Amino acid sequence: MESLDNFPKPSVTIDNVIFGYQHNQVSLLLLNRKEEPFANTWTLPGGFLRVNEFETFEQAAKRILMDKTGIADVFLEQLYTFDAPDRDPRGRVLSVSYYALVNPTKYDVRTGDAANEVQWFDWKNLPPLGFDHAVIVEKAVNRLKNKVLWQPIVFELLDSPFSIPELHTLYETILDKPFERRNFYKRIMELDILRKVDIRRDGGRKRPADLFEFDEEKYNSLINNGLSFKI
Amino acid sequence: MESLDNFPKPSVTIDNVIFGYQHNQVSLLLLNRKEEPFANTWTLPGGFLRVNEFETFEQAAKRILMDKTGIADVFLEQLYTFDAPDRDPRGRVLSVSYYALVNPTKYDVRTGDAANEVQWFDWKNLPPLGFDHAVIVEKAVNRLKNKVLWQPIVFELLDSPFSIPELHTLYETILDKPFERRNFYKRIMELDILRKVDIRRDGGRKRPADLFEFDEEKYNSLINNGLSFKI
DNA sequence: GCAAAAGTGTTACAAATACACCCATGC
DNA sequence: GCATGGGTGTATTTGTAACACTTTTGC
Repeated sequence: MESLDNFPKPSVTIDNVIFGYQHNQVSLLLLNRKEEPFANTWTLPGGFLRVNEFETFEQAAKRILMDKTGIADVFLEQLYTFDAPDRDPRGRVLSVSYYALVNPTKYDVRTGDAANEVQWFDWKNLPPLGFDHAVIVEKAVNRLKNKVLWQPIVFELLDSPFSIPELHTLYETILDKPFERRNFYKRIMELDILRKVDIRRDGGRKRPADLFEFDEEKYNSLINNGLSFKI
Repeated sequence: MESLDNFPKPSVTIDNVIFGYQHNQVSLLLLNRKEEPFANTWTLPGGFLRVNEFETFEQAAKRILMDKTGIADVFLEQLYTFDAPDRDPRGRVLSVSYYALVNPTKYDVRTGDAANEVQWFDWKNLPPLGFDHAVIVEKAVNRLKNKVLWQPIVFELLDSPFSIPELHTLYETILDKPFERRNFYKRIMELDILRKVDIRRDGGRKRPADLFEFDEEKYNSLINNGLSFKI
């Protein structure tokens, strides 16, 4: 059996595109690097895969998220693996990228040791990014826009319970296009994956909206019966 | 600037899922390994990324395809990166997988030095596969089924020109479900991405079908004008 | 009672589906 | 001329889009 050491190996990092939602805008969590390369530049929170510990990508993504930002227990999915030979000035470094959906109000972002600062940015107003991270972000945004149409993942971004108008605005914000109010209502309600809660949030000056929670069990059983989600 | 050598590195292979279409069935190109691990077992055609040559994934995928099968110039797209720590008995080996669509009649498959044999298999009747390649194939099949609905890639599998009934059968085969004949016709024709050729293929016992070619330029210009493909 | 946002009913139109019919060919 | 698969017309059903109306709240 041929040894693996006959072949040169690349370095492998995991980079996380972390989506949040606040002030009616989608936001991205970025990290200002303390060390070279790209010191004092904003980048995606990332780090090297711990090969000697037999760490999986997902474990690494979660570890990095926790270490560098203090965020745990989120929706996480592999995005793409980036291979441009010159993407890292230190040498050949592959980036296995993941994207995550986080409710920013549930976490106090903390800045880990390796960073100057960790901060949410409005996705329409990102600073220049180090490495090829702008490319990674672009791919993640496209994936997100596509994914929300087919899977009920937006609830990860919202406080629960939430109202239909809030959900409506969220979809319009992510997809950057208007949805007819009445028809959005009907689509969501026909899916029958929300559980109404009998509390209200008042204090607003207008009629308080009904509040709902995502009913994951119901969703799963509908999926098993052949429902297709589709917004 | 910290050295990359402070971090252990994994080995990285590229594995290709190669789809063909013949005898009204989708087929997969597999390679019977000569060497350990998994000697004399069928696997996806794959190989190590040439890190010292600054090879990209796509270059590697094409090189491996050519070396091990003689196939060149095909539709190729990154599928996923597999990371199970025990997926290779030699140690930590990541697999960046690609999938390709090939017209088998355009290529004589040749068996490269490192293989006992290279052969097409009906995708409904695959042999046991080495490594985690069965998992990779499953993911590729799902991707293919989804992709053909949104992008005009099935033409890569067919001899050109082709008839609408042939295209019809191909879609039914890939998606494993019937499409109403008339409605399939209308959908394809309304897309307006085929160029009719005025040759015929007779010799069959029945009325010969009209023949078409995929008009890529027309497709691109329609896409630029906001068409969405969708079968 | 008025303004504003939440929630609901219904119509008009477009698209998917189902089915029927005609056409071209070989024997 | 008849069997067979290719090609086309169209009615029906379904789903989407659009718009109008009612309800609930704070002031």
